[in-house]
This record gives sequence, structure tokens and C-alpha cells, in this order.
Amino acid sequence: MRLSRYYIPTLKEDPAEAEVISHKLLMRAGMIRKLTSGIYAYLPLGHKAVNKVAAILREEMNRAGAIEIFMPSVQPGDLWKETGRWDFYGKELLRFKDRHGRDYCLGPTHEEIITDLVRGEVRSYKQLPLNLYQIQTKFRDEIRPRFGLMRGREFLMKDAYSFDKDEAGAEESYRGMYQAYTAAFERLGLKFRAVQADSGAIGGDFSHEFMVLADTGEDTIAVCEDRECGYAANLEKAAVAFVGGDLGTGAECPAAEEVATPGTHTVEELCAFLKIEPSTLVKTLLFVADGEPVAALVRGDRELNEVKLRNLLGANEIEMADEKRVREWTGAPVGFAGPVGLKVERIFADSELELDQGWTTGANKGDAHLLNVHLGRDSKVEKFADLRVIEESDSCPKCGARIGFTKGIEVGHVFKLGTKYSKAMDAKYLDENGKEQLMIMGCYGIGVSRIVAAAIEQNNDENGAIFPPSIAPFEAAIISLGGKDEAVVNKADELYEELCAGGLDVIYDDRNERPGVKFNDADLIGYPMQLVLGGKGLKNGIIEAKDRRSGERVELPLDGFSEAFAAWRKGVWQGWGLEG
RNA sequence: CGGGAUGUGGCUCAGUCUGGUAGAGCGCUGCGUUCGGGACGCAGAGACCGGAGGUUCAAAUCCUCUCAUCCCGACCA
Repeated sequence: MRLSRYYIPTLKEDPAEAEVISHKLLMRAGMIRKLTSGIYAYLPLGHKAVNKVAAILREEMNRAGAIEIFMPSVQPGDLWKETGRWDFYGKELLRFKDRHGRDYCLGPTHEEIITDLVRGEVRSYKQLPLNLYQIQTKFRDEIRPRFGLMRGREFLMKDAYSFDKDEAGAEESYRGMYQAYTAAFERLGLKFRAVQADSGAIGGDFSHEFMVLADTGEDTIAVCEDRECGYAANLEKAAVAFVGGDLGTGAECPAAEEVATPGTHTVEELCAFLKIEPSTLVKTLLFVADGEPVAALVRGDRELNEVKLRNLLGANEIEMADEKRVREWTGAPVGFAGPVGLKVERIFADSELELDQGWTTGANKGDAHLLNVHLGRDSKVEKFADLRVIEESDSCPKCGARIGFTKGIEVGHVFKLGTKYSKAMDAKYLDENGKEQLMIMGCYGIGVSRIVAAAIEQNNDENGAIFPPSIAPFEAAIISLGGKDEAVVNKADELYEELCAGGLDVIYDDRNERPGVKFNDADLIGYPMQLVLGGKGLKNGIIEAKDRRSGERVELPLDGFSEAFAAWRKGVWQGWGLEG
């Protein structure tokens, strides 16, 4: 492509609306433009990068035996009512009515549609397993879209759905997708990790998230420092190594005693007042879980993991109790809740609290706390369970080594759905014995547009983006410094034709611009390879080749250029851990 | 939805407090010079100052309402 006839509107300055680096660079490199909050137009370069990602995903999905289809983004409300998600999905689901007043929504995901499609066609075990996927625009009316392509409302997603006749088959499908994802992310040239994850609103039995590692990522991942072990999990999923014990009867524990603690609403204030450590007291947190009051206890220096509590309760939604409810249940202002005499039936405690007795807790009374509380003797805890957020330096739940934290961007998610949707929508087949069985499903998503943003978040420097060659909108740029020097222009033209003929996706900067402008644009956009041809180089029979990532420059001979270039190109790809 | 901020040529911003003829830099057009890391000179085009209402002789500026965007908290590819 000749740049003089192409469309890459680069910006010299960061747009005011962009905060994170990928958003700034995508805008500045002329790859995207915002239409409205969380909704972007893809300019030629952005579209090209997205397509390169999509092509790799398509290849890996096909290789794994999945079959591409394309489903509508406008979906009838009836199907969502059938699974109950019309009511449960929340405001993220953009709903509207057609001229007849019928309910519709813009698809945030396609379980309902695919299940409807398959139940109408698939009748026999002979047709299973089946794995269908699409690459398609999704719409989620996010509460707060931000960070450009990282969290848009409209975005491109690859979503696959597997249908199997039994659990074993479903697990095999799941493994197949897991492997396909691993292969795809490797080809994309991204540093990533597959981590255990909570299955969230879509539901299901177990799931993994694929995280692109970047310091600017929104998610925190707990990773075992023992590489052999390989345990990695999303913070909200990461199990804490079991530390429970025998609570005993409390016979040796002195009787609970009330002390006045005026004005101590927080753990810090209380500890300062009583001159004790946060690890010796119990925090009592009050929630409303699907409308029902629940209390959760964790040690004073720990943080409650709401996802673990929600899963323990099997609840759909949990939220912190408001001040009014806290007063009602404790008879005290916020900050003095405790398990003893609490007007909440269901009390759950973190396993760790089973290890010790004689805790300091709130007294359910203004300006007072209790000392020497024994959770078995003085209160009725329904269950001790893993409820707290894992901390850095905690033990790995799998091998006991240290846990470290790292940041990541979620770009893929694999779920085993089980029969959640097939049951709700009656997707059945006849087995070998002519008996009706529910299909076992799995679903597998990859944020295609988000990958482009994540690639930049992971790879950039002060001059701009640095694209892995497999994703880059163009693999290489020829920068001609010819100006009016016809010899240089002719040679650059010739090289361009040659590279194109060789099948290389190359952009040729033939603009009548000063060298600095061309260099800066090329660095900003982040083509992995730059080929610079100037008057001096031509005279000496060489062209300068720059590896954008390492910054290394080498001189390639013009005589025998193809071979020299091919060898150098291979080296650049290898620098990314990739094979051209 | 709560909390904070911002809306002024295509872009980044000044001007608003203290009302009085709309500015700068970049970009864009033309001509000339320049040409290996965002050149320079000259000449130009381009803005109902987010919108509506109000106060005033006079509003980008003060008041009221509204819309949009961005940032911090609960969701997710």
C-alpha cells in the first residue's frame, strides 16, 4: 500500500479524552475514532489489525474443529425470557421495542440464539459433538465504558459454543478450546497466562480466563511462584490454602467481656484505642443476598472476597447492607457489628477464624466491643469456609509455595456451561438407546478488538506502539527518503513491488514529507520492521533495516536484497518468539 | 447510579474569577526555500464559544436548566 494514497490520520498530541496508553496510541496512530461513549469507528489501520487477530483466531478455531457461523446482533426478547436472563442480565442488556411493540435486545452474548438454533436442528447423538463459532459485534451497555477499546460498549468478539452428549465429551471440548486459545495467543505474540476464574453471570461449572500480562491491566492474578506448580487464578477466584482447625468447646477461653470503645468505627481506630493488632479481631460484614440478610466474618486484617461468599450461598446477587439495615440488625451504628447477639440468622466465617479463640468483636451496641469471644460458644456460625481474598505471600493452595500478584487484561474466557441453557431451552437429543438427553454445553469467548488494545498495553515505548508482527496492521514499512531524487524513488518503488510480489504486507511511505515526519509516524504506529532507503544508502548499495521492538538497525545489501531481508525478517519474528 | 472535572476553529489549549470588537500552537490551502528524526518565510481559509432560557446598554465570561464527554467506585471479552 502506498501511504500517499492511503488514510492514516495521525495526531501529534494525545487526545484529551484518552487516559490509558493503548487508547492514546490507537487514537494518535489513526487507528480508531470515537463515535460516542464506548463506541468506536475503526479506521483502515485499526480495522486491519483487528482483522489480523480475527484471521489467526479463525485459523485456530477451524483447526480445533469448530465451525464458523454468523448470528444476528438483534435478538428477540422472548428467547431471553425463556432462560430467565431477560430479568437477570440487568441494564447491560440494551433493550428496545420494534414497531409492533415486541421486545428486542442487542446481543451481549449468544447462548440463547445458538441454543435455539441447535435445538431446532440437532436431534441425534450422531450429530454431536458440535462446536459453532462466530466473530461478531457484541453490545454491552457498560455502566462505565472506558479506556478506549479496552472496555467499549460495542466490540468485536469471537464466541464459540460447544454441544456434547455427555460430561466426558464436554470436558474434551473444553480442553480442545483451551488448547486452541493457548495456540492462538502464542501466535499473537502476546505474553499471557491462563488462570482459573469465577464463572460469573453466565454460570457453569468451571472456567479459565486468558490474561494478557500488562502492568496496566485491570485484573489482578495470583500466581504460584513455583513455576513447576503453575497455579494461577484470578484474585476473585484464588483459593486460600486451608487453614481451619478445631474450634473446641471454649472451656479454656475466658468469658466474653464488654469494653467501652467510644468513637472507634474502623479497625484502625479500634486497634489504636485498645492497643491491639488487627489480626486479633474479627470484622463482621453484613450483606443482603438475594434479599436475605447474611453476615460474614473475617479477621480484622483480611479482606472479604464477595465472590466466594456469593458462591458459598449460591446467591445470584449480594450487596453490602445499607446503614438502615445495619442499625436494624445490630441495634448499633455502623462499625459495631459482631456475631454475638446479631439479629441475622445466617452467619458465615472465614476458615482462618477456626484456628483461634478469644477474638475481639463488635458488641452490637454503640461505642462498645467484646473481648474473648469464642465463635462456637458465644455465637452460632453456620459454616466456616474460605471467604477471604488471597494475599501476596500467602501459600499456594496447590503446592504451598509463595503466591505472587501480577496484573493482566482479560482477553479470553472459556466456560463449561453444563446444562444451564439446554435445560432452560429444552435442547435435547436422542441417545443410542433412543432416550432423550440434555446436551452439555460450553462457551468460549475472545475479545478480538480488546486484544489489539492489550497488545499495545503490553508493547509500547515513548515513541509509540510496538506491534507483534502477527497483529501489526502492516508487517513492515518502506520509508523512502528520496524527495526529488529519482534514483532513490525508483529504487524504493522497485523494492516495494518486490516485497509485495513476495506476499509481504507492507506499507510504502512515498509521501512528500520530511524524514522526521516519516520516522515518527512509523514509530508511532509501531510497524515491527522499518526499511529506510536514502540517497547515501543507495550510493553505498544498502538499505537500513530497523527492528522497532529492539531498536536494532542493520544494513541490508540492495544486491541480493530478498535473501538478506528474509533472513533478517526471520530474526525479527524470532525476537517475538514467533515463526514467520 | 453516586463522587469529581471539562465543554472555545480539525487537534491541544488560553481567555471566564474582575462582562466591553473571539486568541495561540499544531494541522489545513497556495507560493517559494528546505529535505536522515515532527523545517522555515510569506499569503490565506476555518468558530453562531455544547444547547436552551434568563440578567444586562452589552454575555465565551454572571444566574438557572439541560446535554455530552472524561476520571474515581459496583460489571465483563
